Amino acid sequence: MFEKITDFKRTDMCGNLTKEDIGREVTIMGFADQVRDLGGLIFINLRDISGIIQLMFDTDNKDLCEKAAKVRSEYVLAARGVVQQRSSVNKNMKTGELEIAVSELRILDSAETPPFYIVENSDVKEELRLKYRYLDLRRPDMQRRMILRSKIAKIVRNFYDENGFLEIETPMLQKSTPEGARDYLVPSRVHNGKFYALPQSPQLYKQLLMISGMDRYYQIVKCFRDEDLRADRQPEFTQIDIEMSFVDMDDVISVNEKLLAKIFKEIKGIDVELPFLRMPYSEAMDRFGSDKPDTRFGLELKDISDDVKNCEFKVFTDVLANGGSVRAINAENLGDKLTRKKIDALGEFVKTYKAKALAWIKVNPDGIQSPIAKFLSEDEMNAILKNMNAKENDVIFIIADKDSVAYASLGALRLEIAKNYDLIDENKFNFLWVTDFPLLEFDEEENRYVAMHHPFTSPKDEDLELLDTDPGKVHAKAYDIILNGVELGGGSIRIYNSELQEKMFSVLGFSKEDAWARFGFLMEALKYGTPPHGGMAYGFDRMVMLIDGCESIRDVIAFPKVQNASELMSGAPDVVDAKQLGELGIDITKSEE
RNA sequence: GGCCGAGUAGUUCAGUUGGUUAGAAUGCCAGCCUGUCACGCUGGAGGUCGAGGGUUCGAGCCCCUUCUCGGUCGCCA
Repeated sequence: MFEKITDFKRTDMCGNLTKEDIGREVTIMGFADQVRDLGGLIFINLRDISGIIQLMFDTDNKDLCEKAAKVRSEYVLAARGVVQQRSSVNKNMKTGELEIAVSELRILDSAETPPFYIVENSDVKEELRLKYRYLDLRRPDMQRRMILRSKIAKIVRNFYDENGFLEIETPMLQKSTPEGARDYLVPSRVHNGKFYALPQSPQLYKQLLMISGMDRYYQIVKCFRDEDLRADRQPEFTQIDIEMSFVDMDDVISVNEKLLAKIFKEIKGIDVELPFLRMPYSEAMDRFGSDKPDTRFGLELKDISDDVKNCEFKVFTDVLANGGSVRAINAENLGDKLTRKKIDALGEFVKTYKAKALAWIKVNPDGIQSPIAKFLSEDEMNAILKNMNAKENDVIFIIADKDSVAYASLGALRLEIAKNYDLIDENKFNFLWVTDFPLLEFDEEENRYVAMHHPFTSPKDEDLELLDTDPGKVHAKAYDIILNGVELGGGSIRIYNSELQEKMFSVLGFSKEDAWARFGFLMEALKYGTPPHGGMAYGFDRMVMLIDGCESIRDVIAFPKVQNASELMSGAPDVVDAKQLGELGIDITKSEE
């Protein structure tokens, strides 16, 4: 059943009609949201992206009424009629005082009964929502998120445009760069056996654009990383990517915090305080056990190694002898809630992060309770309590391990406790720049240094000499912007000298030949006059997710992928026929062995 | 690749110690109904209990295998 739209022109959107329109003849189109047939008198709620308006059909016109009675949920309708005041008002609806007395109805298309209700805040399994994503996107909350996403993108474009940035597109088919995440590869038909890679980021192209003298660049751009998914990670995601010439770190930071302030003002009406706080990486790790600390609550880490260095607990002293540390957090005033069972559960929790065990000290009204008390002298116990500022009803959690494990497990533990005991003020938006990252970290598996950010990040000027003597101690001109414990984006000042770039590759263990084979085009370009430059990239999906307050990045992406990187609606990825593979020089019989 | 959680009408869920024909709400279909708006009333249809195997006189429930989805560790320059 479908009728033509011919000679019907939409005059208004459903949700935009107001009392001013009373008496006007309008033509509106949309989906049947709800049909209420009272026998003779029929009401249909018509929904489009702007909202809902009630259609009213009177018995006076029998043919019209019969037609309206056939309408079912999600039928696509066009209706013409006069806007009128309702005789009974629905206060819960934006257009609750209005209705359209329909004089002509067209059923543009009928519809099968949808597999789930098209309503706000659906509690339907995500699996089903994703299979029928086009129906899921009909739901008002999903439409609102898509509108929000579009609005933020528009603010971003306007902002960078007003600040002298050019929007320039960079290639989707590019050379694979082995450092970093796994690439999505695209086989070349013309060059059998060779591959393009989809961009993990437009990093090198935007640097080359600075060498080109484009001065300032931005792009809202799809990027691809073939790594496992998370609630906030998709293999295909969107970055706001920028780069600026003739700048140092403060210039990049200052432009970008203005952008964030503008977004929060225009979207949420919130005045965020500028400049944002800054914190060196080492402080973030020491206090929060994370390079993306959520600063909305306390539970900060403290190093208690000194308090226990001479104690009789071999676990502690062995860890210290091996260069590790003993660190702790104080779950203040949670002693009554943290039962033995709950504490044991937290002990299991930290094992996820490789911690071997979780020690604890509970300050009960009748004294100290702790499985490690017997190994500690009274002085040592008092030192810990004093260091942790412990009061009655506090629980101290202690982890002794190498630093990386102590940080990771206590950092995760403080988040877990905060979440479980409602310590987080959801109305807060805490922006934080984390700076002074190490340039390199040592990769045990590869037995070499790898770039913490990427190999094009500039060392700090004062650390340049350490590059030869003690590379692990070099700090980078890198910065991450953190919002409520989520990495919203990050960037760096880049190396703009070809010799330094070459040296960087050699520190990373590349031979000169290797470095030139892989990144020769960059080092060559650096020789032709390169402005000092730097920039950053935001995870756009995460940004929208945080602003909307939803839990998963999938909720702000129209057609997201699921945990195993497939798309439930279309069924991608899928096999392709032998002819396609043949053209690419790929023999399918081999891969089936 | 590891660990944890979930899977029962179209949908959201309940289902006791393993025991008759697996229930509720909602949706759907039909009839009635002129001011509803979560319309109402009456009736009806609707189930491979994710799949396969096992234990048992008997399995939605116990065991094994497997699939799917979610969370997470590893991974994510």
